[in-house]
Amino acid sequence: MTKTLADFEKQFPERNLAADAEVVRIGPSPTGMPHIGTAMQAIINKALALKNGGVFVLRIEDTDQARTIHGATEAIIESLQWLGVEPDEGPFYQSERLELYQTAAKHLVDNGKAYHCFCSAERLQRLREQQTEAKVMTKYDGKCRSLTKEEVQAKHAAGEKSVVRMIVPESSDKIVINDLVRGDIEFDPSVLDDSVLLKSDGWPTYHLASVVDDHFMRITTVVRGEEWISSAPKHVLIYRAFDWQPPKFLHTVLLRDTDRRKLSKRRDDTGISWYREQGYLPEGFSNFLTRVMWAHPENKDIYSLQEFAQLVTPRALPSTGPIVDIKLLNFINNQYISKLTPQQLLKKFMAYLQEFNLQPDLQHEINTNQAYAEKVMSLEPERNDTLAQVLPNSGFFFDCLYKAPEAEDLKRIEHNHTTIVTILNAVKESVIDSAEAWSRVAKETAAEYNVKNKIVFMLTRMALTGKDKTPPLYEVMEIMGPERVGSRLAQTLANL
RNA sequence: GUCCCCAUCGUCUAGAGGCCUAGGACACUACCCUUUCACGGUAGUAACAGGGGUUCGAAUCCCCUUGGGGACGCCA
Repeated sequence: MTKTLADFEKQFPERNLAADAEVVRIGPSPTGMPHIGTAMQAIINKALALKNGGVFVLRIEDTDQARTIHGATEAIIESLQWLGVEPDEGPFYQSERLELYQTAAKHLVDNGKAYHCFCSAERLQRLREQQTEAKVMTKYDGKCRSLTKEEVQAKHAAGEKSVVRMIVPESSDKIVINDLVRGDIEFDPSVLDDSVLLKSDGWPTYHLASVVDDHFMRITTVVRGEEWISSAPKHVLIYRAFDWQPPKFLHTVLLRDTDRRKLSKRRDDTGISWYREQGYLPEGFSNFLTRVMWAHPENKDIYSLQEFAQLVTPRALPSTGPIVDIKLLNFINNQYISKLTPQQLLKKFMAYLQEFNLQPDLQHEINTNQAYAEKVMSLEPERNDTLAQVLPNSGFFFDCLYKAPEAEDLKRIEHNHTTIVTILNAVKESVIDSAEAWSRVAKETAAEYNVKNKIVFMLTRMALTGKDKTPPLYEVMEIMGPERVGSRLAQTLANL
C-alpha cells in the first residue's frame, strides 16, 4: 500500500517544545568540501537552538547524484565537530527519503497544484536563449500546463519521461516574505517560474525537498544564505499549495573576499579545512565568524558561543556582506592561544603536528622530553597567532630544529672574528644562574672587550637560538638549562 | 536584461530623529616600555556614496541617482 501525506504527518509528529524554542537546520550539499559559509550558518543555527532549548538538525541535501563528491559528507560532519557546533539531530539524508518527496509531488499533482512536463532540455535551452535575447527574465513558459490527464497518461504509457512542475497561481497579489534580518520583502508573482519540483529520475529538486523536509522536521526558522531570497516566494507558494504554515526565514549575508565578491569555492581560504591547516583554534575561528557578523553589546571582541547565543537577535545580524579579514582572525585567535596554559598549548600543538603529519622528529623529541616542552610553551604564548607559528617562534628550543649559526651570521653582528670567539667563550665560562647574573655578565663582558652591550646580547642570542629575534635571553637560557646552553655555545664556537 | 538585497573610517561595526564637533575593535603611524623581536601602555590618522525632500532638528525616515552584491538550471 502506498503512503499518503497523511501517513507521513503521523510518522513525523509535531514536536513538543517550548513556544519560543527554535528548531533549525543546516542543509549542506555534499558537492564540495565544507565551506566557511556553512560554518557561519551552522553557528547561527546552533546559537538559535541553544537560546531557548531548541533543536539543531543536520540534513545532508544529497539530491544531486551526479555532483555528489565522495567523502564530502564525512568532511562536513567532521568539520562541525571540530567547530564545536555538533547537531542535536541527524545527519538525515535526503537520498533516503525519496518516497516522501515523491508522495508529496503526487499529492500536489492530484490536487491541481503541479503538473507533469515533458519539455525536452533542448526546448528549454532554446526558450532561455530567446528570452535572454529579448532581455527578459528567463522562465518556463508553461507549455505543458495545458496537458490533459489523458495526454499525460498516454505519454507516460509511451515511455516518455516527465518532470513535475509547480503551478504559480495567476494572481496580482504580492507575495510577502518576512525576513528576520531585513523585514518584509515583496515579490510580484509574475517573476516566478513554474519550477521543477521532481526531476525526471524521480529525485526532488532543492525546492521540493527542503520545503517538505522543513515541514516534516517541524523546522521553525529556516536559516540560509542570502542567495535564497529570490526563491523564497517560490517556497511560500509551495507551502500554500500543501496548505502548510511556512516557517520563519532568516537569510544571512554572504561572506565576501577582499575583492568584495562572494567567496569563491576556488580560493583555498574558503574551505574550513584551510583554517584548520593554518593552525587556527576552533574557538577562535568560530568567535571570528560571529564577530564579523555581529557586534557584542559591550563591544567585546572575545566571547564564547554560549554568550553569542544568549545575546544575539536576528535583527542584529548584518544585512551587508562582510569581508573576511584574516588580520582580525589572527588577532582573535591570538587571544585564545594566549589564554591557554602551557600544557594545553602543548597538547594542541602536538595534536596539530600529528593531524597534518608535520615534523616527526620534533614530535619525537617532545614526547621524550615533555617537561621541557611545557616550559617552552610557557614562554610568551602571545607571540603565536596560530598553532603553526609555534614552530618558527619556539622551534629553536628543540635540538632537532636548532642549527648553530655560521661564522657569516655572526659576522653581521661583529666584524672581528677574535672578538666573537672571545666573547662567546667568556659567556660560556660564566656562571649564570639568574637574570641579574646574566645582565652583569653581559655588561662586564662588553666592557672588557670594548664592545656595545648589544653585541654581547646578539652574539649570544644567535649562538643559543640560531635566530636574531627571540624572547628575552635570560628566560631562554633558564628554560634551556645550563647544559643545553653550554652545548650550543660549544657548537657555535666549533663552527668558527 | 528582469527581479531582489544592500550602502558609516582600509576592515568588522555602534548608531532605531536631538545623547554624534559620529563611539569601539582590527590594521596602520608615532611615542613610552625594552640592549633583539613580541606583549603591554599612551597618543594619532581615518567614515555617514551623491542629490533632493520630510522635520525646529536627519548618519537615522521618504524618493531619485550611483555603486556593490545576489537570483533567474531536471545545482544546491
